[in-house]
Amino acid sequence: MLQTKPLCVCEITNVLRLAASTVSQHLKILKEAGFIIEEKDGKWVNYLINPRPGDPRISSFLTSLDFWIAEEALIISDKKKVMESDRNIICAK
Amino acid sequence: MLQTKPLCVCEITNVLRLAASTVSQHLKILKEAGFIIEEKDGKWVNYLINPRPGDPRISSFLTSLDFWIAEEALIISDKKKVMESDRNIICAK
DNA sequence: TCTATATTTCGTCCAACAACGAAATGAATA
DNA sequence: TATTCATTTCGTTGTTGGACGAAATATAGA
Repeated sequence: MLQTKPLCVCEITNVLRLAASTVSQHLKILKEAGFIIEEKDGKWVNYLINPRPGDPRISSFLTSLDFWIAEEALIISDKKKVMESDRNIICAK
Repeated sequence: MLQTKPLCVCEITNVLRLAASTVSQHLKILKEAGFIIEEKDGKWVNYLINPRPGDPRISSFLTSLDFWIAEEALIISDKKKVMESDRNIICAK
């Protein structure tokens, strides 16, 4: 999903239908592993693919990952939801 | 380990120190997923990397896997054990 | 300051998985 | 044929991990 565009926690919960606490946990793990980084944006925290991973294996993994799952129906569906999602409609009320 | 050379169940148990039933289970899963194949050899069953995977993602994965873990101390150690292991000494008594 | 919204932290619960031993199966050989 | 060794199957157990809700924290704006 983050390969489509940077996302905040609430946008991800909206696509995956998981609790915010669950999504936050997963993002924390991905961040500590070096796959993603976060950027504070006021009330929100944007998460995005780490543009400059310290470990070249991370870049390699992300490229391969895309190749492995890009054709999965569920992945296509989730990516589509990401592209259509608008934080201002989904998150704030 | 199978990227080093084909192995039978008892050689793998000897390196990993796991029960034969455990190793057999794992190999079954890898076989059903298309990563490895088996070749009967009398009393033994040799397992080896699938030389002609139906799904190109499998070849891709195996190549990447090697890149990701080749430098891990545990992997190096296990590969060394594999290279030194001799079925006739380890398995039969 | 008070409120609303986003996020994180924490503790708990449940499901999935890894590993095991015992018993069954298969194959070579005494 | 009986025995031995390799392997597989099956049922059980303990551990890990995922998901959750509640409570705490952070930020923007009324």
